[in-house]
Amino acid sequence: MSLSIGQVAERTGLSVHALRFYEQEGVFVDPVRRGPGGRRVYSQDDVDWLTVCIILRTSGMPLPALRRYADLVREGAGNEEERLALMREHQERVTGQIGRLTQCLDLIGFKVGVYEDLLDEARPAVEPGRPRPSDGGAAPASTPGTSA
Amino acid sequence: MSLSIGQVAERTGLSVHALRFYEQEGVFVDPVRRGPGGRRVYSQDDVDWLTVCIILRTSGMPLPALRRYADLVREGAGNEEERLALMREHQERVTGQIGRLTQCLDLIGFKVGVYEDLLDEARPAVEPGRPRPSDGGAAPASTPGTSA
DNA sequence: GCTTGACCTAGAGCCGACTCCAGCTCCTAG
DNA sequence: CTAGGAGCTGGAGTCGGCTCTAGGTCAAGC
Repeated sequence: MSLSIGQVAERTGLSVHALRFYEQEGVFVDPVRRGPGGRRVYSQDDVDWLTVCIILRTSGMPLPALRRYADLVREGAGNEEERLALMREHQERVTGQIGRLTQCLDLIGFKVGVYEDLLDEARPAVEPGRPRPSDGGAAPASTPGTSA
Repeated sequence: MSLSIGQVAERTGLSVHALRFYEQEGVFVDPVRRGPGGRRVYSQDDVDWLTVCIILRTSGMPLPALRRYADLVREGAGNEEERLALMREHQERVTGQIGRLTQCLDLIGFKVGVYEDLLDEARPAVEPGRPRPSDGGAAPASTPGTSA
């Protein structure tokens, strides 16, 4: 089954520009075939490969690394150690990134909490018996920058 | 306590360039004070604020949003809803991002697994009685792009 | 008095990853 | 036969977020 660049763009979500750009950057494992009039013809394999590429890109793999990976695959069997190394390296970067984001999420959640408390403390007339959210939540010493 | 730009750079990890750039971009809540000779003088509050900024930036908040947030804080009390909205929006972006990365990590982990299997299947001389890791692991129909 | 080093400003440059443009070729339908 | 649409190429432009340069001020130390 073969697809035009437009069709591939449609089903991968990449733009036709990006597809040509990727090709030029050596991201494809085998050269994209050409049909009559020099038009690009993509196979299902190409699309599958692109799917992988998209996932790697989405997770922050830079284009040069993607190209490197494509190079290795193009070379064929025998370089699996290097492919593995590349993947592992990326894996670590991604887990690291997730870790970092999760930490950030802590502060963000804290801030959200502070503003929520602030707002539903200010709005409903305070019921006398109801235990107020314990004070100091806005700026505990351990949490920086809570003054805002 | 007051710090020079160099000292702030040192303890935040930002470059002096970045600090001046952030200032120019309106990221600071109050204008950075100036000492003799027009030199910037930072307070602990400035550093605390920067710490928050760094966390927000690290988690992918774009500078314009950061500036917006600073604007709100500068305005003072009364716009907490908007601050909350801003934070919540960011919170969602970050959780979304974590989700996406975690998904990607699936494929990456899968790939790593494939290469590991491939390698320790090829290297140690196969012991006759040992059950080989069941075949087909390299390209199950459900997992795209496993041909590489 | 000269160098060194930290700082200042305004503005240019860079990097990654596209995105868009000009000017062309085809093919198909009206 | 001509207008539209999809595709082609090479190269320029964009955007975000810094990073660096040039040219200058100032204070301290030799």
